[in-house]
This record gives sequence, C-alpha cells and structure tokens, in this order.
Amino acid sequence: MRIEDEIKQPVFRNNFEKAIINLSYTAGWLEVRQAAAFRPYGLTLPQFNILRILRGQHPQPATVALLIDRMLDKTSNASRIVDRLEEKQLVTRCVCPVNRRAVDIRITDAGLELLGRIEAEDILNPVRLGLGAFSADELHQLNELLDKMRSDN
Amino acid sequence: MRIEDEIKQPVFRNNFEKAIINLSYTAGWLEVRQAAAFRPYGLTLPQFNILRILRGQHPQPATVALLIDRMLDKTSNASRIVDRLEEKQLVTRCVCPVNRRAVDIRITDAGLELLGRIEAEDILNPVRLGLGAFSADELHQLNELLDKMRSDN
DNA sequence: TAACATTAAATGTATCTACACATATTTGTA
DNA sequence: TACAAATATGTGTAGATACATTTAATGTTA
Repeated sequence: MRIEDEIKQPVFRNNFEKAIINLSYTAGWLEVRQAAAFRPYGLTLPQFNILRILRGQHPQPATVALLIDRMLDKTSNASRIVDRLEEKQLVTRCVCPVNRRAVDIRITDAGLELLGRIEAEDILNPVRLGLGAFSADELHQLNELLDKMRSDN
Repeated sequence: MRIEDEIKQPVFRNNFEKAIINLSYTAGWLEVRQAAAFRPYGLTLPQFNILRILRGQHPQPATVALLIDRMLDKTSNASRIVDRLEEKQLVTRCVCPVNRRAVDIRITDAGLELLGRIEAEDILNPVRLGLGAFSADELHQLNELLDKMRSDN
C-alpha cells in the first residue's frame, strides 16, 4: 500500500518530506513485526542484538564499551539492557580483574541455547516477517539510497 | 558513508538483511536529528505531530480516537502525549458535552503560536537537517521501494 | 428496565531512548 | 607522592512504545 493511503494523508509538501515520512513509517512497521517475532522467546530486539554480540566474543568477555561500539544505536543504555539479560540469567557480569573500572560480560550456556533456538526458527527471515519480494537490483538500489540519505552534504 | 562502515560490520548474510538493518539505522539517524531540531522548543516529535493534527481540526476539537487515527504510530499512547501538552498549556482537554465518554482536545493560542514559530524556522527542511541531495527520480524510487517493503506478499 | 456488550479514555507495568550527572578506578603529570 | 584528568560504568529523570487492564458512559437486547 502506498504511504499516502497508509497514513490517510493524500498530499505531501514535496517528495522529500514524503520520503522522510515513508522512511520513519516503514522502519516502525518493520520494528513491530520484529518485536512480535521475539515475544515468544521473552526477548526484545535490543536484548537479542546484545546477545549476538556476546556470542561473537564468546568465550572471551565483552565490556559495556565494546557493546556500545558494536550496537546500532550508540546512545542506547547498554548497561540497563545487560541488567535485564542478567536477571534472566542469559549473561553474567563480573568486575574485570585487570581493570577494575571495567566489567566483563559473558553469555551463559542458557543464552547460547536460546540464541540457537531462535535462529533455528529463522524468525527474522524477510519472507516470514511478511516483507515484499525484491530483486537483487532493487536491494542494491535501496541500500544506495539509504546510504545517500545520511551523506550529509 | 556506507552502512558497512557505519556499524563496522563488513559482511551481511545477504542484501535483504543488509537493507533491513540499513533501514532501521537510517531511520534512527534521522530521528536523532529531528529530535535535536525540536529540543530548543521543548517539544518532542510525537508532541509536534499531535499539535499539527489539532491545528488541522482547529477551531473544532479532536478526540483521542481521532488523534490515534491520524498518527503515524497507531499503538503509541496519545493520552499521555496529550498529558504533556496539557501541562505545557499548549492544549486544553474537557469532557465532550454530547458524549461524556469522549474528551474534546483543542490547541490553545500558545500552541498555535509555538507551531507557527517552529515552522517559520523551517527546522525540518531536509538540507537543514543535513540530509543528502536527491534528484526527483531518486526520491520517487525511494518511495516506491519503501512502499514495496511493506507490501506483504 | 435490568443485564450485558461495546466504546472512549485513562492507568499500570515493563522496556527502551536520550541525556545529564555521579562514582570508582586508572593514568598522567607536576 | 599528590592530584587532576581521563576512563568505565552506573544512576536519575523525562518521554515514548507496547500491551493489558480498568473505569465510566453509552447501546442493545431479552
């Protein structure tokens, strides 16, 4: 459905404003679907992303600073997302022995098992999420256009 | 900058996953800039959108149900966003006389004045927000691709 | 008309983003 | 060595999203 019909606004000031609104709306639309896919597992999208970063480091620990560096959203509060994961015993946290300012965070066996279970279901598969079908060329175009949006010129 | 470099992830499983991540990242990037533009006026983006809907109705009142219908994000809690606007005396709320379940919400003169001031500054102008320059053709393509993403087929 | 369903909004709870500030530790330097 | 600066993380507060539940008013129907 075209964005005009989705949000019942027949006219935009210009196509740039329309693209900006379309971008925000589509990203929100996608997020709702992703969150719904995670709900059965008791995880949110940020929690899932942190778990994946931790598995990438495993069996080495990660610090909060490393998580922030790897996260999409730099300003989000990794510390409190780790709190939630720790409550669910999916990660452990202990003061780093060589630098007591830092905190070593590790994914637990339960965390690894949960990640494996989620990925086995392939819940983030675009088709399963109900997304449109794109050609290789269209995906390339979309990526280029989005990169250009942030080009700051 | 390409999304690979932005988030320091050189490889994606496929271009579809890359586009999904690019979409979320770019929307978040944009939101940060929009929020910063509103900050000097003490408004958030959802608050601004509600005010614009109310101005569209003015001098007729709107109900919470009408606000939700017009909002981009259907599940957001319009009731509490109106709370914030009411505290700032930018809107008024009173029980609808013909249907006492409903609440009539109106933008105040101060609200109209604030909206006018914000729009006079043109703070959401794409160039002012630091967005890339697009041709008419590229904007059309981007809108088509985003619409297609939500096409659910 | 009494009983029940529906509607409109508000409230409760959990999580997240955003930003400022606090605390503890380490490092650099006079 | 003492002390300031930098670093790593945690905490506080405000606003928002998401979803379930509650309250009050209105419709509907037996």
